Amino acid sequence: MDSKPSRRETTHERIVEVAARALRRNGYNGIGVADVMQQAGLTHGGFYAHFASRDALLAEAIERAGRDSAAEMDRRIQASQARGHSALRALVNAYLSEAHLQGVEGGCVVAALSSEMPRQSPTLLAPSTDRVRGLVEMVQRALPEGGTPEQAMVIAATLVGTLQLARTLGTPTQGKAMLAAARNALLSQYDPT
Amino acid sequence: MDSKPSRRETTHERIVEVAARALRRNGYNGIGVADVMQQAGLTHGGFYAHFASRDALLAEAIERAGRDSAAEMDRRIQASQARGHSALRALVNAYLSEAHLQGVEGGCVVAALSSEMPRQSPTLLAPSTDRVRGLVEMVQRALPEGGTPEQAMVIAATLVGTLQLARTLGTPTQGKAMLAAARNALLSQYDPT
DNA sequence: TGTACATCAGTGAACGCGCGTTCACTGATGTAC
DNA sequence: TGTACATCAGTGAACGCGCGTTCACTGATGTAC
Repeated sequence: MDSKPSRRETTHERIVEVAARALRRNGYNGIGVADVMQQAGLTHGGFYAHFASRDALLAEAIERAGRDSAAEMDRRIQASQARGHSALRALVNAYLSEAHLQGVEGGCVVAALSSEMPRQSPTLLAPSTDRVRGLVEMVQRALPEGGTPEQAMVIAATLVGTLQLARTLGTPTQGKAMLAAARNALLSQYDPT
Repeated sequence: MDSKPSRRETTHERIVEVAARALRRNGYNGIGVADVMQQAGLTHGGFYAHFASRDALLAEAIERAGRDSAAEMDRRIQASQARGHSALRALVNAYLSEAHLQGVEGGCVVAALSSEMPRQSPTLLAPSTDRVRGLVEMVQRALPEGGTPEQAMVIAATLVGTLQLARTLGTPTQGKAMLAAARNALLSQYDPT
């Protein structure tokens, strides 16, 4: 389909990818132009040949993070379904896994950022709300026949809230207990096998 | 009990109170020494007579925000219980109210900050995790006889996640729909009247 | 295929602003007698 | 009760650092012939 990307395009994508990870690791405010460029193997001066501003990079990074983690989640869901689980069970187990608890920078961008989202300028709020909607839709698709949008919203909120609180409590035992509690609650209610 | 507070103590409390609101409105990074002092009716130079550092203020502000919003929540819960609701129903309705959706700066500090919490330095992480535990305990107290800590954790996570996503989607209709969906889900499951 | 030149991605120094922190000073509060 | 002095809360100017942004320049890529 696409012909081979130009050098410029390759570099651009590399910067965005680095930023998408830094964004989830450090938040909207914890991501600096010079840092990102350095991690992409460049000097900061070249930044404005690729992006109009720091915010423009952030907007792209939000979308990129959403696409990447959605793809990763789909992969895990399909692997889990291949082992005989329902789509919902697969999603819940993947989202509330220990790997996701620890892998913030490659994980769900909504879980990484949602308490900061309402505070962002329109430029960053728009792609952020898109990611929230994307998450709800992903849950909706995983629901069995007859699942309502309301159920999808509540499940999405529970997934996000659980991961955040578990991350805050820290990995050792308490965090894991929180994940397990939510897996049990969600699955026994929405997927009683 | 306490004798009347000194001028110094009064001022100190005023600064912390302003900071507790700014913290929830703007996040850990959105709160500046000069801003807070100005809102407290002072100049920024006097700050270090009250606090060893910006972080020291933030630590106090986190605790203060937790105490204040817990007190406010208790007030609403008792009012709701007086109208015949169970403790849990009262809590869920108060937490997932439109007033709380819009009143970030006077609301739950966990909902305002939780995605940023895991990133904080130990100085700020400690009081933050305390607030998470406090929220879970508040839910636990509202649960009917036989309610488990696991249930309290999941409900707390759902409350926090719902409020955040609803705030991100914005007040008009979508946010409210999200609140309503979560109220229904939680109450029909944990308080079927 | 090879050479000359134009285009363009990336470099690195510099600017300007915001912000946390410091400090010498002032004006008010309060205590000693 | 009144005066003299010490203590202390708050002021405002200044410092230094980090960081987003700009810009003149360099070295590499690629095109014309």
